[in-house]
Amino acid sequence: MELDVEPVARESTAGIIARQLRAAITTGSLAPGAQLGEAELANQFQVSRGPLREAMQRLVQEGLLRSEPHRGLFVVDLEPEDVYDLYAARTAIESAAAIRVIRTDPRPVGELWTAHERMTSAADREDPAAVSDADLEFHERLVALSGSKRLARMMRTLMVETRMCLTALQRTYADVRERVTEHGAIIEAIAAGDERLATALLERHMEDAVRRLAPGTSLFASRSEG
Amino acid sequence: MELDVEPVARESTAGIIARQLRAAITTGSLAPGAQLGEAELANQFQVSRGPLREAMQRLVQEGLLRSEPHRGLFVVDLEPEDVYDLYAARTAIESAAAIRVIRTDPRPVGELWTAHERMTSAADREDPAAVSDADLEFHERLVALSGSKRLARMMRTLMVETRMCLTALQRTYADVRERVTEHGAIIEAIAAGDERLATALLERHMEDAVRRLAPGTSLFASRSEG
DNA sequence: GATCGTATGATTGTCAACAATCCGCGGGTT
DNA sequence: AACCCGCGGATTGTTGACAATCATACGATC
Repeated sequence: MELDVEPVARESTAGIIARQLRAAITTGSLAPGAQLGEAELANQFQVSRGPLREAMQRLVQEGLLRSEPHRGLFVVDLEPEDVYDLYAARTAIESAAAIRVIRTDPRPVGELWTAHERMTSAADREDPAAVSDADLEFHERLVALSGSKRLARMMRTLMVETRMCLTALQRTYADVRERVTEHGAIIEAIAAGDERLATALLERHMEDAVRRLAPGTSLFASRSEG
Repeated sequence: MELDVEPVARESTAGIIARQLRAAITTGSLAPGAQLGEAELANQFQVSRGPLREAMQRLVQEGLLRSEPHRGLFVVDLEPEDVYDLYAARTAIESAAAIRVIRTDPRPVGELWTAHERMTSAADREDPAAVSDADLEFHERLVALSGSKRLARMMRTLMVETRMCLTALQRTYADVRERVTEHGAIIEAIAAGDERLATALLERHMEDAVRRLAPGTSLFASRSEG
């Protein structure tokens, strides 16, 4: 009787709603700065305000929602400094993930080639949305490969914010080929077990992203600007 | 009329309760694995179950509480693999913070000497609790210095988990002098603007901590064990 | 005697009503 | 015209009650 099944009913209502709210923010149907009316949302989800409020508290903790007591909950709007901060945080998480993959078992890094191929084909048929999807999938899979619960949880939040950036700034940013190439180089560096190279490539990849999103600025320079 | 005051009433009830719950977990009065009875806790906080449940959802999102639907909420108990994971995550966050401090403005790193001194004096009068306090304060201040909202938020959660480790394993771990020395070296490396050295020292500092907590094992080796 | 089924108590999940706060509008005053 | 005051509608915060689920103990059956 040793069949290793996973327990049923493992997700609470608040968890489900939280996931959907995250998705709504990702797609932009909940725009940055928008207020989340409890009555309206509760109606849409077909639940009462109780479970909805519990779910929203999760996103507050994630930093995806901002709470103004007695006034309401709002989708955070990302200031320019947040763009730097976001990508700096991603650099930290993803570099750590890459190192961990290298030190434990670099072999399954090959899985990343599937996301890489998907991104290539999306680029060929010039489908910006699909390109972004594959792009982010690459990064999220990388962190998932590390097997770290904590890195994965942090990454999930950062992914949502990344998409907020992309849709807010309306930049599915060009230079697709360059990004694909960079991804490939990262995979190879990890497969080769070269920590220094992998982290350097990741850092540069992020630098490029920030430059594309907020031209003329750079990572790790948030103090000099407002 | 340009006095820059910060808005009043900026914290919701859920936020306050969440903070107290976090504190209760750090002190160990909410032990790992313990169930959080809603009725009992609500009584202690003198609120109804609604706001309490909202607060608890925040900790679930942080990974400090584990939710078993229709059964209850429990304080997570840290498995051996979590110790590795925790310190790997801390390495990621703190290294990134150090780098960011170096690249923006290394000067205020001097503030860390106060925590360093506090740790030294606590060591002299052989007060293990005060040593741990000063130790963690050092690390948290380092991340705060980075000025990164995201790194700071992640760090707060990791600090709670770190304390859970310490109290659970009953190791305020010895070698106090060694740790103090390491802290000093980290400060100097940052002040000197040496990224490589600072991150290397931080990583080694974490390695040592893991070794002290779970002897015979090492960071980044979670896959080889169960 | 072991196992299954059932009843009971306790706990969690959900809801709708009530209280408190905030926002906008109109009236009045200077 | 600008400002202050206060009212009404709307939204958020909180509560206690109800429904659903789970854990435990007891008794029946094989």
